[in-house]
Amino acid sequence: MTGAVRVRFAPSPTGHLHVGGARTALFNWLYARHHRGAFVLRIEDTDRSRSTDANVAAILEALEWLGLPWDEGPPTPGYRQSERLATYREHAERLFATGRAYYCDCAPVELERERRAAQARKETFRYSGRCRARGLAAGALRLRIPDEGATVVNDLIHGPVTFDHSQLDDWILVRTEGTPTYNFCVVVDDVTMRITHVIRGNDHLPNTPKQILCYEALGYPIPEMAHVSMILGPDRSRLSKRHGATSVQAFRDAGIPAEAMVNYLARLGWSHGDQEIFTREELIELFDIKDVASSGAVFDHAKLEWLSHQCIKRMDADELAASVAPFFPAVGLDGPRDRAYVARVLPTLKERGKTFRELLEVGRFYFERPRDYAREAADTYFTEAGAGRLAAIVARLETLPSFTPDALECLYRDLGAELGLKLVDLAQLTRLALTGGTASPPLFEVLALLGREEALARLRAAQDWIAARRRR
RNA sequence: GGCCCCAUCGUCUAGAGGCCCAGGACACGGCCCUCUCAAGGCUGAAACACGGGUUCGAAUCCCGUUGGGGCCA
Repeated sequence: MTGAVRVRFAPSPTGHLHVGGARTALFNWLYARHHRGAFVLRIEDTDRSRSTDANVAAILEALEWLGLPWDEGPPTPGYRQSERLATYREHAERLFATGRAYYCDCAPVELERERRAAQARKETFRYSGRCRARGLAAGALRLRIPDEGATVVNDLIHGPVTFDHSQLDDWILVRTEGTPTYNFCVVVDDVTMRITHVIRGNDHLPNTPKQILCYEALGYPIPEMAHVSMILGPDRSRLSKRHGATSVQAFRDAGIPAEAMVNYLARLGWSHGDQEIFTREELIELFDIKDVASSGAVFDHAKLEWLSHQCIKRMDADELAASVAPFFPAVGLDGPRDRAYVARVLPTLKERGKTFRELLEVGRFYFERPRDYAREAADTYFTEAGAGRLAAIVARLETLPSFTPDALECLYRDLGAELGLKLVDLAQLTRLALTGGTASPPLFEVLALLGREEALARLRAAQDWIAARRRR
């Protein structure tokens, strides 16, 4: 076995990178890394009307975010189809010169009529081959394919798939107005870029026999083929925008770590025994096309979030602080904050937020005073009795020698015993005053993190609130 | 409509003829832990689409049916 592995990811810049494309890119990248081969990025912008530079930029950005660097591709010139027209023309001329392709001037309306007739007879429409022997020098260029026999695609995931030639026709390589067709571009690109393994979506499988016939006509070896199943929505149809957010950017903006996204995508259709969590190194080491499933897979947000959470729980405080920084504006907080404070606070939040964004939502009280108190909880705790208890708490807190979680816990337990109250009553009362709600990280850690001054300020604010309500 | 692909718990999957009256994970229920919420531990419910073969024996192989998806317009 000589010749290094060369794979490619060839997105069409007609939109953002969506999760299906991202998974295809990932599988290609993993395969290349595993075999120490090359990962080529090619932009299929043949459809000029729908392709934009903004989309190209977004796709590159998404791949960078996922951590899937390409060994060849933009911004180096020559990796966009729009720059390769001369190459397509050259190959088209060669096919014509060797007699493997011929020109056809059949009128589209006539072809359309035949197509309808075939459909009415419940048959596959197949171009009649009327122009095969007419020796035309202009028109649409068609590939001459054998009438008899069959072409088999030896797919690495599906095994041999046979397509009878009676179902295929002399397809168009170059349109009358001179533009090459998608299938033709793909073949020429893969050939000239010396791609050894084509790993792409299942939706391309029906195109593959046509492409194989084109490779043969050109006299080139056929690369290995692997058609990955589709990613599905909850209704089991191909995942699309109507199923909700599907662009990779949307997940980044929702605060999903790139590592979680990669891990999730890898496990969607690929598996390694019972293992669920993989480091990137493990993925490279263990990934193999033969372990890729052949059936479609439903995209499950809940599991992605679980992985995101697992990922976050494994990160250390400094890493987390850096990751979370961009999300302050998204949750309506001023930022960025004092990095050291953020890092101190995050370990108490990790267990409670599944995404970077949730971390801040759950811990926003660390960064701003409560704007309001949870209605029902206020009715229960911010009573006359509660006001008295707050006063007692404030008095003790003012003089506590060391403001640490342990010391605070002792203080609360002692006070509770003295007042004949359960710890939970004092704790919830305090929690409401500090955070505005009834759920938070362990109270004594919150108190210590907030610091004596800030804690007292919030407790006094709660006292004022109760007093104000009393007057109403 | 033609062609192609696919078919194990709700979801992702393990399973490459006996180890499987089917294992793991997410989600869901219960219990424990507990200052709240989480996290964690234990635990419960939950699947081989159907019908024929082949075989001593099939989730695993073959055929068909049904269902879903894709490609071509």
